[in-house]
Amino acid sequence: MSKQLPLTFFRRPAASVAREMIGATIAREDDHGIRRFTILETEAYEGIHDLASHSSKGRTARTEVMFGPAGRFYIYRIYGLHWMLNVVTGQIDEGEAILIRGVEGIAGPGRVAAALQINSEFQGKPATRSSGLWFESRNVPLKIQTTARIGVDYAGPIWAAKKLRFVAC
DNA sequence: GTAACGATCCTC
DNA sequence: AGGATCGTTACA
Repeated sequence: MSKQLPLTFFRRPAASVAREMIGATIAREDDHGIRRFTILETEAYEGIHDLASHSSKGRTARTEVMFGPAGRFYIYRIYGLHWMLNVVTGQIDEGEAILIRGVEGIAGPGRVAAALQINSEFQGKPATRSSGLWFESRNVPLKIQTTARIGVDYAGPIWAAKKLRFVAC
């Protein structure tokens, strides 16, 4: 039986959290009830020094939540079409987060947010059951492959090449 | 104001 | 290979 992950779970380096989230459960409760999915793909964004991280551009209205407490959602729209679901990690002011890129049966961050009916209303909310979106501990350890992150070539060769994408295999 | 650009996805 | 589509950002 899996157990809800406390907000303190996220108060650690993004790469550690992203890795340990593989095989964990994301749970969504709405009017239709609770749905649970096993997380299969994540990416870590390591804060203000990580040129692929939105927080590296400094604090803005959009990214402010990234500099706040761990365990809150950072939501943003990309290409005018898709919502991206992230969770803030690390310490206050570090600007770290992880991106949920894929879950069981749903490959791709835009599809994940669409399937879970995530939008900007979740911006800044904590990953607790009362928010309707939370995480539960991993019950089955999975083999994990580590690769470069997707779509971050703009970050330059050093940061684009870092193996901060975690995929179950 | 105006312009440029995505941590993507779908269709051709 | 290219289009969709708009919030965010920077700059004038």
